[in-house]
Amino acid sequence: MNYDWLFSFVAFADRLNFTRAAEELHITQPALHAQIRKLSEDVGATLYRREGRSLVLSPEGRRLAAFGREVQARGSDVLAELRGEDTRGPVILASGQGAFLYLLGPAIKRFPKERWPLRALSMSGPDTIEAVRDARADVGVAVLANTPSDLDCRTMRRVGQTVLLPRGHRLSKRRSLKPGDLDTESIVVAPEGSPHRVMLSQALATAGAKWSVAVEATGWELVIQFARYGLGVAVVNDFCPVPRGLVGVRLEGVPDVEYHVVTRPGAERESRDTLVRMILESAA
Amino acid sequence: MNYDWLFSFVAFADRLNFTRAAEELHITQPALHAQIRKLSEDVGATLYRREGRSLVLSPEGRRLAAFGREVQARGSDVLAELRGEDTRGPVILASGQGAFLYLLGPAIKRFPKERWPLRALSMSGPDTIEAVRDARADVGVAVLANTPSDLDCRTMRRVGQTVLLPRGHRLSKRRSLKPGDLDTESIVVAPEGSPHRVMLSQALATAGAKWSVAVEATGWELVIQFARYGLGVAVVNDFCPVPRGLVGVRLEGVPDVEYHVVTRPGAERESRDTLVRMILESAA
DNA sequence: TCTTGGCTATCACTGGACGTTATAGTTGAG
DNA sequence: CTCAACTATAACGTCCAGTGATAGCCAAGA
Repeated sequence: MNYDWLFSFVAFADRLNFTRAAEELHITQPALHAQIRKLSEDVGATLYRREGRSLVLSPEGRRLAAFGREVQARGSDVLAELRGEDTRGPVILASGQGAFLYLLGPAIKRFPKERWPLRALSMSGPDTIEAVRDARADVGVAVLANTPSDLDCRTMRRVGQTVLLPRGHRLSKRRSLKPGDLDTESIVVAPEGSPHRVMLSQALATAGAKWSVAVEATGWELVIQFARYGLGVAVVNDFCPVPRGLVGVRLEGVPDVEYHVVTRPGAERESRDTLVRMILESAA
Repeated sequence: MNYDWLFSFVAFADRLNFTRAAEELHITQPALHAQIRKLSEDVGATLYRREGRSLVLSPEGRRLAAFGREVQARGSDVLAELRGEDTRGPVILASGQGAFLYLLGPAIKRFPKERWPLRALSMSGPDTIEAVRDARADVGVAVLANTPSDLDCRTMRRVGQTVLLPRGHRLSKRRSLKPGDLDTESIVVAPEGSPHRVMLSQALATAGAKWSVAVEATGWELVIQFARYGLGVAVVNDFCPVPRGLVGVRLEGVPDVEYHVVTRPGAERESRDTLVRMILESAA
């Protein structure tokens, strides 16, 4: 296997666009195309296919790109070591916005970034898993419904749900709430299809509660902001700080969600493992 | 970094001889020499130096060669996977003769060799550690005096010492012996400088026992054979089966030796980890 | 001491692999 | 149907990796 071609393929896999990837590599598009065709012949597998006007990687292509990224990461570590530099290759941490804002702060602060530059990628939960699987990220933090068997998952923290209410709201004096208590409420929710929205609407339906969508918002911060504006009540993870002017009441009777730290087996590196350790410690 | 040059360097590092390595690679010696010079300039480190008429790797060279071997191993695994072959790259197990003969048999039998071809390297204890460190072996089994901090070591099994005596020997009816009991004996021993010899002569000296060398022999099998010939008594690890015609009596008052399984951190692979697991299970 | 064998290191030269430019093919939007 | 954006293929040129020849180095043995 020709590793120049492999690394070119990684650049292609990152963008799925020959023209752009070729620019990135400072070669022309036909040159890149030839490399990838030869790589494909070499490994004896088709690496991508057309889908309409865009290109998508085949499973083999994804696997190969992941391998290439891994080699690059290790290679830059080794190179830095050999050259006596004290900063190694970067560690890439992927996670949702919520975890970055409220869960990962302490670990990120403690992490020795002068030794291992930290690169943070904010994305959705499912994308986080994919990013780790494809070696686009070294560490992922996400809520897992079903734990993928090909990745290492360690539970980081369980979080419950909190209902954010205006100060004078009829429910604001309660010690805790059940889904049924939100009957007739207008609620600020995450977009249709997101895990949090699914969980919430299911719990409310089970309890027989009638409710309406106040606003759809993406990201905890926005949800909280809209609740502050008084557009409706909000149901958020209990790690979110309750903002001034609102009251937080625990919501019982909904399943706790579990944040997990996800890594690729076989991609052990000192930098990565240190980050994982710090994340788990900070959650304890 | 140019990975063609890196792999050429691995071939060179395996033999420390440009001419032979070049033959192996099917290129000429000047071509190989040029590759390695350029690689050295690229990484900014001298990779080897002359020592008399032979060449030795620098620490940087060793590190780089280890990295190259690791990439090759992972690469062949990935390639086999992509091509849908069901046998992956080989796993390399390094160990002393004794462990191979008496300790590793069950694990080696159980190991799925059709899936991961097993390559066994027989060498001395210290060489075993070096082989693992340089990624010339994936797994090493050896007696460790001081555990190296840069490798993962897991204790596999403690073994005591047994004295092998002819059937009619004055000590052959005893339940156990102490080093002092071997006073005046003629003993079949391992060569001067070997760990076992050092341990034994130290124990005997501490006990004030006078003894003489019957024969020096390399390897447990030979030691036992000479004891069967009646050339002297032998002190062997208690995992050695007592041969017909001899009696085995436990030797107390000498330190147990500990066999360890040694691996390289960061070189995790399914094949390797399976082998390690089987070795540890078979020792339990 | 000198010779010899085995190897490394360096040079000038050459062929082919890889990159370039040019262009045809493909796809979907307007 | 045309256009824009991109992929795929072809012909051509260039630079670099490999070759053969040879000088340099070292140690063993005559």
